[in-house]
Amino acid sequence: MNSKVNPNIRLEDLARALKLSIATVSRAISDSPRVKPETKKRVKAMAEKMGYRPNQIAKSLSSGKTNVIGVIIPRYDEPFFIEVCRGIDHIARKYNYRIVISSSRNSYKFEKENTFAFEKGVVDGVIMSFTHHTKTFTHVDEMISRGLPVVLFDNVSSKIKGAAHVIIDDYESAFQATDLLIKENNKSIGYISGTVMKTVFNKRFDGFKEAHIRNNQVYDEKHILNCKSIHQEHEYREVYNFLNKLEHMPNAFFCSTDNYAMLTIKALIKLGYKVPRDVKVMGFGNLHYSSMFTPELSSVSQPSFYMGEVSAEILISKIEKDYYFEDGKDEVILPTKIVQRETTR
Amino acid sequence: MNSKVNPNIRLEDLARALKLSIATVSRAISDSPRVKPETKKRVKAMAEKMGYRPNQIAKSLSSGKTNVIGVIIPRYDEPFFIEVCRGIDHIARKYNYRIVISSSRNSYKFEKENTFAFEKGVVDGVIMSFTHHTKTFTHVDEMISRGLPVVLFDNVSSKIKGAAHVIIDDYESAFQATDLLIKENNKSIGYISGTVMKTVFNKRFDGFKEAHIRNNQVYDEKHILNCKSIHQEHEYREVYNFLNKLEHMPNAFFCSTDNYAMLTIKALIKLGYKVPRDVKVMGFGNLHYSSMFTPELSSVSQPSFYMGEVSAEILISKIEKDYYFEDGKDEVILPTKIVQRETTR
DNA sequence: CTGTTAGCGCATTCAG
DNA sequence: CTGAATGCGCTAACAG
Repeated sequence: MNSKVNPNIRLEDLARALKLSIATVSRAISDSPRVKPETKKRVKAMAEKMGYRPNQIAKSLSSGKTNVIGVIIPRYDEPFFIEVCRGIDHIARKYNYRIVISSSRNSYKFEKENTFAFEKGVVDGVIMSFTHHTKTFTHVDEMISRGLPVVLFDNVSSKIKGAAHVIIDDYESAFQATDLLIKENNKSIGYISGTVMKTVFNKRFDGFKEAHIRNNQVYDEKHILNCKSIHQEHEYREVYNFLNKLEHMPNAFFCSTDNYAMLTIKALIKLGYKVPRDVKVMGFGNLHYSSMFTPELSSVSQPSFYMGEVSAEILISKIEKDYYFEDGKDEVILPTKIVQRETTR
Repeated sequence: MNSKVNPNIRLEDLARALKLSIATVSRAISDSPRVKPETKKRVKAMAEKMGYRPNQIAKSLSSGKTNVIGVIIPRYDEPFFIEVCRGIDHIARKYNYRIVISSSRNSYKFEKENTFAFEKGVVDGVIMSFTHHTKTFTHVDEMISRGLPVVLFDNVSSKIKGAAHVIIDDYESAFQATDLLIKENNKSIGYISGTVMKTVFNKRFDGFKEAHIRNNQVYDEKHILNCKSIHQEHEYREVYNFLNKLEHMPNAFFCSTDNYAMLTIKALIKLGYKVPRDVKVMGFGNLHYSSMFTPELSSVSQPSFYMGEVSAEILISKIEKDYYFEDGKDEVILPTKIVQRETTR
């Protein structure tokens, strides 16, 4: 039963106060052309006066539209995702949508739960990024088969039919970054990465290799580290130990994330090296605190905010016009940019 | 008009397939004791088989309960708030609630909009933190008067009747931090802060002063800076210029946020000082990247995650049991902790 | 233990 | 231009 909830004004209350029917009031509120301007004015004035606020739930149930976009991200505590959410939010507001953010807390199980929660006319569409553990996609297929528009961003390993994809070119970006390091006369370059975001990391590593090939430079397998740890502190130990055991320290490191870059720099400093004087470091991601780091971090800049904006635009297009892209494509690749700060100077 | 939306199974479909009434099916699904175990089994099996998923919207409209908690934060891109959200989410899930996060993008106008959006039986309760511009609280009063439970956390300048408050003791925390700096033999201590979060900053400054008084130490007005700028880079310039013009550099700085601490350190380094060798720095907030900073930042640790957890517990208590605290209080003060890392060693 | 009935608040036919 | 009637899918009295 509706026990305590709304001591709220409903259309019916307005209707009674105005001696009009509910239907007319409803139409007046939603600015239907089928109602006399004067009546509209009266209704709106009264609505204002009585403090009427439409009940979104009832509205949704009746119209089948919620004006809510569901967002599923692997985790809250990664600035990249937050930036994307901000971008989504920005566009969503423009089109009068609200967003609901759910974290899968880096677990496939929760990710699935989240998609289930979104399946129901609770949202008009979903924007999501997979956890690193997500290998099967039936949960996404199910949303799509129920007619929910779905936009996938970042970390999209394989395409999913019926969804749109917003990504960056990891391979190309890593290539550019490495190429730049080589062109700036770094004769030996190491690579520090991890094992978690496998698909993405592989592409970045491929770009790293390709840049060496095209420049006729070789890299030393001993200068490659793929951290197995997960937690910040363990990762740090691993990086530290790796660097500590190196016979020859390379001139530069390309790191597959800004996080690894910071860990690397921290370890290098601990080991008595100066960055960038002795060793240069390039990160990937350009997190918002990269520039607050000392020394300021050079990094491949992913357009995170923009990525959110684009994702939202595409999703809303699908919701309202039934297509993701005018030209029928199902993917957009966003450009990256290398931001050179202190660590590669 | 319910145009395309759900090609979905409803209770009615199950009822027909099972030759039962809708009511019984509904009860079976929600595990009511008033239905034969065997029937329950049949219903659940069929529900599973047909892929039934309850329509949350309809459920909410009918029951007046949404199991959604609305969260309003000033901004997404501040790790502190994200941590709080994670804490909220953690507890919310435990009690089978979902959370909806809205950012007021640091604007009072948007904050108000957000509270309006939440007013409607769209959420069962609201957890929020004010922007720095929020001086009037009618929007909150309105939510409360409509019967919405409200929990306010952080940055709570004055108490609001009918809401619960989850805060830290800014005064005491700043006192402790300064006291520690004094006890560790820093003969002159500067204070770097801003003007935006006035109420909070004032309390922290009061703590700073009190520690001096109690230790019979004086501070130099010339060593106090309250940044007027807002944007990161302008703030940095302001800090830099301030430090640059100082005749005597203090032994240590207490900064009212980690952000100011990092800016301060960055500027100090630029000016040729070593941290902590020449100057020590203490921050406030203990953001998650404080430990990744080089040198690692000492800071007053706000229990952000825990603050979220506590807020959620209190809110859900109010929602389900109609009281925030068993003892009728309306406020809880969470303890802080000074985390000493490299910058004060 | 199960079925019948009546809303939740709104949008939207269909009649005037 | 306005009103009366119907239903979105579900829950919860009220009856049996």
